Amino acid sequence: MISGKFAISIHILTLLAKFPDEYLSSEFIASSINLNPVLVRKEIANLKKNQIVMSKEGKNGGTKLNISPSKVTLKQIFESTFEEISLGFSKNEPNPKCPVGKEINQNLSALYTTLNDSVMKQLEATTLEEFANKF
Amino acid sequence: MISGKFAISIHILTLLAKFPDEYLSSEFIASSINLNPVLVRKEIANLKKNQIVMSKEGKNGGTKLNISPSKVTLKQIFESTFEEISLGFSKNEPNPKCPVGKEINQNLSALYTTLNDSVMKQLEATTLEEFANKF
DNA sequence: AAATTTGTAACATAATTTATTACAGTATGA
DNA sequence: TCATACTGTAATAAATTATGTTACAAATTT
Repeated sequence: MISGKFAISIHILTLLAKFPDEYLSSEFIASSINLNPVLVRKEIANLKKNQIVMSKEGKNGGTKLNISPSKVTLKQIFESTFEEISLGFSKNEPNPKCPVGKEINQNLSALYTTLNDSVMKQLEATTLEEFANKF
Repeated sequence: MISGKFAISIHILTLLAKFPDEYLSSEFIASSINLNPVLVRKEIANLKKNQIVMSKEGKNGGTKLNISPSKVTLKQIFESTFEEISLGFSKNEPNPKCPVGKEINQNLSALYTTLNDSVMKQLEATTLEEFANKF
């Protein structure tokens, strides 16, 4: 199972890119995603940490982009979710007395780093603007 | 969260590659992974569907490789787990009345297919033999 | 001052992953 | 042939993670 955080974040940002000069409320966004507004606000909190969006509290408040959609890459969006490309690890500590168990996680990590790097390169090659233009 | 199936499968296969001519029991394998033997047998069942391993029931039974480690790629191993590279989707159906909601999943799928292809190419470039030689 | 919105915590529910138990079936070999 | 030691698989339980809900303080607008 993989969480929907990236999908949610990119959905939010696509909406913001489509309404560049408006503060969109978490409720409006939530109704497009079909998601609880609190979860929208939580993802927005992550995007704010990366200065991708800004929000305004109070009446008529909401969220808007803090940077041009042509300057945000999918990589930055992915990174804001704190997720990682990985094919997973076994849950328990493998047996350190076994030559394979002892090193399996380290060898898997090395592999995953390679995969991650290449996926990040691809995500970096697409901007939010380009993504939003598909709609 | 991503399941540990790939990690488990590759751990199993690395052990089998290290003991090329022996039938290893699920209990022996499980003690290296630190995992319940039933789960090991379940993953082995998947590997068998892809003819990567074979097993023998009964006393002194167990599992061994059914193909040279130089002929198995990490891609085949990954595929045996029925998992997929994806950055996820939001759980609920997005709003079909919203221009963004209507197409988001289709646009995400297209992106994920691209990523998947490139990851698969990388996994295809490494054999089990090469992976096992790191230990 | 009333209304509306964000921010966040605390808690509840749902879904998925991992673990356990149980046991029938199969092969080995003493 | 019979005890032993495996696999295969189903059924169920426990643990973990993801998603959803409620509640409310704080901020801002009108």
